[in-house]
Amino acid sequence: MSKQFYITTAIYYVNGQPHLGHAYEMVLTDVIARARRSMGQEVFFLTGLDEHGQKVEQVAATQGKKPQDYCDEMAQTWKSFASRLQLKNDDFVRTTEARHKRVVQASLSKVHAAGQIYKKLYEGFYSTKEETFLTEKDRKPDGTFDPAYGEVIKLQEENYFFKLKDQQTWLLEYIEKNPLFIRPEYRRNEVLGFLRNNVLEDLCISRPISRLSWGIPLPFDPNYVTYVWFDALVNYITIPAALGDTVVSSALDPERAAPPGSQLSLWPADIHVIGKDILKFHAVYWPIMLKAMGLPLPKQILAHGWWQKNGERMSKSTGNVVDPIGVIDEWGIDAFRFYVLRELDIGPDGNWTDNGFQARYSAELANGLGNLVNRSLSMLRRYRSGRVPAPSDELSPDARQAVSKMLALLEQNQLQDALQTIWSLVNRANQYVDQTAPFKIAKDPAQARRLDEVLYNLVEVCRILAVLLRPFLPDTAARIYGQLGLSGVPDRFSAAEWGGLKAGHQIGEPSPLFPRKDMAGTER
RNA sequence: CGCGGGGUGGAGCAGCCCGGUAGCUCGUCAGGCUCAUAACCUGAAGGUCGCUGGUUCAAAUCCAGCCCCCGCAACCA
Repeated sequence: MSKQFYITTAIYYVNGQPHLGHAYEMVLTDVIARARRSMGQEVFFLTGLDEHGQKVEQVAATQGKKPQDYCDEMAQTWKSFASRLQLKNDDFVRTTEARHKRVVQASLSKVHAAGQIYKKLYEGFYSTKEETFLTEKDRKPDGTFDPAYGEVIKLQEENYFFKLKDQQTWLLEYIEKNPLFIRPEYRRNEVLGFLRNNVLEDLCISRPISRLSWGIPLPFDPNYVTYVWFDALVNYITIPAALGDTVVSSALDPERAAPPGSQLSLWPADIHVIGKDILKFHAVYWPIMLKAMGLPLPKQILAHGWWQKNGERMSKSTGNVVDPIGVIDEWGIDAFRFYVLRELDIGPDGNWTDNGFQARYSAELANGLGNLVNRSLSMLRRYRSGRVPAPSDELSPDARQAVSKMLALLEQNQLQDALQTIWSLVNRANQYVDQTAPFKIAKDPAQARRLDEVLYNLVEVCRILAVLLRPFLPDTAARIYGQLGLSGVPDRFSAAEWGGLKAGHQIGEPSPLFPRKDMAGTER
């Protein structure tokens, strides 16, 4: 089997509820994955959860639950969240699963055997109340610590460290030579600047079991659990390893034969989609870890921005939040997907406004796309009883141009521009209605042939739009296909070829794709 | 000198890397149309592209300095 297009989201920490940021990242990744499928590629899309650590342990305790029970409940919440977003992920990884623990321990063993992990005594200020070490930054100017930390003592603790020193040079060179490794460009520059101006400190990767028990034991010292790095990041190779990916399996488990019959080829990942906040971990630590494991690096780290609400940071304490599920309940999943993709390009921070959401819904979805499909199908029904006339190719050049431009943009994950390109075809078709005025021609029997041509062009554009929209708005694409009386779903871009509708084909019943909402009284 | 992002017609954004008619959505105004979800189409008004200086035949776009917002600063997408 040839290498699949392997794309991941970050894994989400289960100590809280999913919110807009998670939804955004999941949708982005889903669209890229679906787009690749539409291009005909084999795709593997992974998302999942990060379930270990002190915070999870604490939250579970405050709810009087065992950590695993708490995680199991949260996993249900997150999985149903993903399905509300219409994610078409191929697996869902959880760091408390046996398959993950096995890979984490195999990774640690391999790196340890390679001499990249050592034990060191660490001394620092420790908050007994928060059960965490404090740094100089937590110190107030007068040298004391905030009372919130409770009693602060000097504590010595032995821990395991992963060597980062001496790894800087090759990584810097690698990033310089591979401009697509970190995207967008300014994020790449940020990492380059960081690597040039700082000396990497070795990474503490363990916690004594006495202080943190909710974690994966180090394979070479049962008194410790691994801490964050070798737990969370490793998820990206867990699933390949578990499913028998040959690259990962042979690096971590040379003596274990690949599962019989499995020829799975996922690693290296094609894209890790992440938020800008965890760029350093993915662009610096993860590559160094992979190299130590003897694995190739992912092809691309794609970092997106954050959402604000009405120009301000979202925060639970001020109530300044967007509840994705609430929006989906009210407006539908495709409206939600459309807004976040259309409003914000991958990279910069965005600003969610309810007004903006409603404006895009009514202008672009209802009045633009929805109305075009509705008027086109209505006219075909009214004037030709819903029978597709003989093919005509007046709009074929416009369609072809939009398709090729969109494909080129999708190759570069330019989702926002791709949507704009699709809408240029929507606008062109609406203009075409005005220019050709089929509703006038229809009154003149002598122009029957001309009417046939116009109607064909319109419904065929609708069909092509469904094909193009499928990765972005899966439901809408399917509904357009349904209204056109076509079976199946338009999940291959090859179907965007002009002339798919055949003469004599009977279309279905048109109905508004995006019903207009009464804007009055919708202050939210 | 901690790091990064931004300051473009009334609002929100694109363009800046690879200098050369300032583009898009919404809003406003004026026309057109009536197939359609009172939707659609056309046109117009409206901009010292944060400030100052420099490079250039030419700068929103390159360079220098300054002002103002906003994030991040070891694990929050």
